[in-house]
Amino acid sequence: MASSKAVQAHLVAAFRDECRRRGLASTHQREVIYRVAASRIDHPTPEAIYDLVKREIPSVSLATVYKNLNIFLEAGLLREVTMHHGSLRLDPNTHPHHHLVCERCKSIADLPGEGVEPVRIRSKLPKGFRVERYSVEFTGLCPKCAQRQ
Amino acid sequence: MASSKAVQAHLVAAFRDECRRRGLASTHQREVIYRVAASRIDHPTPEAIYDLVKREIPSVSLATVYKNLNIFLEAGLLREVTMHHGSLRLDPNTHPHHHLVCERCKSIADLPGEGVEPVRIRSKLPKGFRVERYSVEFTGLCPKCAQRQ
DNA sequence: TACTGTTTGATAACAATTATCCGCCAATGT
DNA sequence: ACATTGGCGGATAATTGTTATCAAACAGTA
Ligand SMILES: [Mn+2]
Ligand SMILES: [Mn+2]
Ligand SMILES: [Zn+2]
Ligand SMILES: [Zn+2]
Repeated sequence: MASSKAVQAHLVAAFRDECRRRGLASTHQREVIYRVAASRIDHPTPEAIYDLVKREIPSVSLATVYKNLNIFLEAGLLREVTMHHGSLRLDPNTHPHHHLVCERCKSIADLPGEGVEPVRIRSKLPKGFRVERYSVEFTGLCPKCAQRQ
Repeated sequence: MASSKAVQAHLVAAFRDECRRRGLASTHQREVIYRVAASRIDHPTPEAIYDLVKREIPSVSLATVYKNLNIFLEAGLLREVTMHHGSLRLDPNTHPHHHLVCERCKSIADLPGEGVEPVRIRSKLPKGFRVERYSVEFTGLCPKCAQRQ
């Protein structure tokens, strides 16, 4: 099995290539920010990444972390867990149901709970996680955005 | 079929009962904020609700809207579309996969895409919506939080 | 009507994120 | 190796979304 360091070395090499391909300078800060973010499976916040990067580069600026994370998001090297993190979105539908989310205009439409066959889990869940409910988020283009595109 | 006004009258009546049950004063502001939020199927932001309420109560304060929306959320009269709207959460896993979200500590764990049988849609989608991908969000308690109950 | 705890509106404070600006450095060409 | 230059990093101001504070007004109760 590959060691963590070997995996990270591979990731960093791929990262360097990606930088050249996109005309991005490969700076020390950029590399550390990427390595830290890519090594985490816990879906950290920018602040959490900032704290980790500071251990290696105490002088790093929070703005630099944000700027690079956004670059990585645009490049597709990282993803955001959900598209709705900007502002609270309220839902008067208190029954279990699902959502259709437009990635262009961020509109959200309901799909009733019965609109989807019960979701079946194949693999084992992380030991001890107690599921209380679930919902499916379908991402794509809403009618309006699909039309004018 | 019930008219929109009849539906709203029913909602407002239920709302008044709910207020009495919970020892909440039923003020004009509170009633309008609830009626506006409950009548929307488009998952509006607090700002959007504020703009709509202002049409009926031009002097209403944004803080009042926020305070009441939070009261409605606690009461279970409204829900938030997602738990992750506070801050950006980054994900280095760029493959399709699902998430286990702890409603207590907000931790997020991955479930690989193959860990769930393909989701099947029963009902018709809103006409013209083009689905590009989907992911399932399982909500509950993570091992740590489930343990300390 | 008088009493009392709640609610409202105005605004300050706070948190998360982005914009601005300038000195510096990585990439490129010589 | 050196000079040039456009991008980059750090500091910090500005913006956005949300919550806290507080005095005046109000709803519930008797
Ligand atoms: Mn909904
Ligand atoms: Mn993930
Ligand atoms: Zn759209
Ligand atoms: Zn937890």
